[in-house]
Amino acid sequence: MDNWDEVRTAFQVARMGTVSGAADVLGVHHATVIRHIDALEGRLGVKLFQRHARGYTPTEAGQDLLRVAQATDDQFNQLVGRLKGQGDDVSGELVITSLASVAPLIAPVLADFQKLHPGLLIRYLTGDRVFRLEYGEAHVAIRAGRAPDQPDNVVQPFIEQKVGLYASQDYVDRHGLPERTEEFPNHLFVGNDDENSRAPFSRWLREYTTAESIAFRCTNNFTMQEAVLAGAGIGFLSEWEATRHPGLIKVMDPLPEWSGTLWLVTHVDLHRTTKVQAFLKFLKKRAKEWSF
Amino acid sequence: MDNWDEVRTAFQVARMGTVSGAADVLGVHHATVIRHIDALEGRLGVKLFQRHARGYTPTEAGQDLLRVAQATDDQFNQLVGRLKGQGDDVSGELVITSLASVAPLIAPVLADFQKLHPGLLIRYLTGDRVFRLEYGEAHVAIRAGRAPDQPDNVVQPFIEQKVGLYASQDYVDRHGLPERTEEFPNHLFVGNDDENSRAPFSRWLREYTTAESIAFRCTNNFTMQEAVLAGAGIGFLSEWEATRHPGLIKVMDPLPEWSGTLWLVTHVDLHRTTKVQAFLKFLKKRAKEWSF
DNA sequence: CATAAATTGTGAATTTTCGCACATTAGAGC
DNA sequence: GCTCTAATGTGCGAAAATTCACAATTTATG
Repeated sequence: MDNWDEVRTAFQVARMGTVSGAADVLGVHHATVIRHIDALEGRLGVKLFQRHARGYTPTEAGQDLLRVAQATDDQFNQLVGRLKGQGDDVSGELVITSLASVAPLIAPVLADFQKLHPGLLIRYLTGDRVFRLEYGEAHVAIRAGRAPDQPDNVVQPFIEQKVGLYASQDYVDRHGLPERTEEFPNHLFVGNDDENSRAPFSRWLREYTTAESIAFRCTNNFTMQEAVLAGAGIGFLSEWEATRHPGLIKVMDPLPEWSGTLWLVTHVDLHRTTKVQAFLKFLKKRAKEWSF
Repeated sequence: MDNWDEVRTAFQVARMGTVSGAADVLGVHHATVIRHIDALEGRLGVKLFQRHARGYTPTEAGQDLLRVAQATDDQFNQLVGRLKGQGDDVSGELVITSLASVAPLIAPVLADFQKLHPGLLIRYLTGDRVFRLEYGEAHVAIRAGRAPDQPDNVVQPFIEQKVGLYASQDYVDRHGLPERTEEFPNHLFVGNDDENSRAPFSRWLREYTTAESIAFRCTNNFTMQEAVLAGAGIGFLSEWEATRHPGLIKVMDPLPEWSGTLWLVTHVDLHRTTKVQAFLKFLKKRAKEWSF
């Protein structure tokens, strides 16, 4: 069946009983209808209609086609209804991706958003690889670093992620606190294992201390956090993360250059949908209530 | 949904994941595929695919369409299978129409043919109005009179319907038998109520006796038969009908001009089908075994 | 890192399809 | 029985869709 439009034409002819009637419904000339039917019958090798001066009467084959095409027509109409109305409600899947490190911040928001929309299935992807919006892998990405500038992406600033330098009580008991940056090489630091890390605080740290002093290196931000808590050294934690661990001691007053911006990124095609817009609005409202 | 071919194109794109792949499957140029997708999305106002350098990834809307179109594709393929294989087996409906008067002759044949093809549904239409082949009302018609010459009809001679003049024993007891046609006006006849009846024996009767002597007139051939059996008068019965009623007395030797030919008529479009051919072959074989 | 392969995207030429006009034919109504 | 209407059917010019050719871009690979 190589031409679905011809089936649609035959369907209307079977419904109407006349070529002219079908042509009116389809909005084409009756000659077109005749040609479609002739072509379809020729290709199938089966007579679909008996032609007579009062119109076209479907044969058994034509009646069979009528039934099938009727079902198809219904299906397509329902599909159009779903597709057109789709933008108007928040349901189906909502796929969010972010760095794993912001999960404690985002997860509660997602949970609350899901409670607001019972029909919604939340998929929160955090992984080593970057999930790509242009492949449709996620509706919304929360990205760090400088503003991404991919042409198909809609980027907007989310929050300033303020970062502070912390140490555990245990570490302070053993090594004390550095009072000036000049003392940094005599301390132990927890840092990123990636020499080329683009995180601003990582670069800052590489600048102000020796490589040897960064004695505990992780590929994973969660691990870094745990290392600091365990007293492995001085390390950077986001302010909001630090507030969850009262035992931590602030090593220095935060510097503005440590902080990086988190960005909300969506794909152009999905950005306008009600679902994505509803989530972005909800997320930003919640972010305003954050005090760090 | 005004263009089913575009749905089909979108379906293949969703299946293949690339425009090029879909174009190969569809046997068209990839530019055509792109334009179909663009047109469909434009008309629906919904993005069906996310475009990127590695191909097209269906959005949720695209996935929805994929499911629906997959079902449609399956349905259409099954339909094609049914339509193409339809000519090769005897199943579905077989609609026969004839004069009611030949029902005793035809019905047993139909019954046996049905026993031969368990999947077959026989519809035997006998009614006052003529069922018309060109409207697809019947596959095969058994017609009397001179050969019909409608252009779309395939006509072949079936049997000579020999007709004799009979009376019941009761009638003969009361009125005797006419020995020559000159005595006809003194007898009572059962005839057709239609003055213009084209049946040859009706015309013959009108010629050889007076209108008054045709005292019992019917519109229905069955009724005529019953009237003769009841002794209402002398009347025409087909030879095969008379053999079923041994009590009847033959008034005259049958004349050749009384008999008329029965014709088998089919519509051109249906004549070539296996089902019709099988029935015609079966019917003619059975007719050869008839001895009247 | 450079090259090759695969894919999307777009303007011009070509093929196909469609619409129009008219002929034809079979019913409907008086 | 005759006309009138409403269908189907067909040749031809116009319009639309398709193909072609080539550009642009991204990913895979040695």
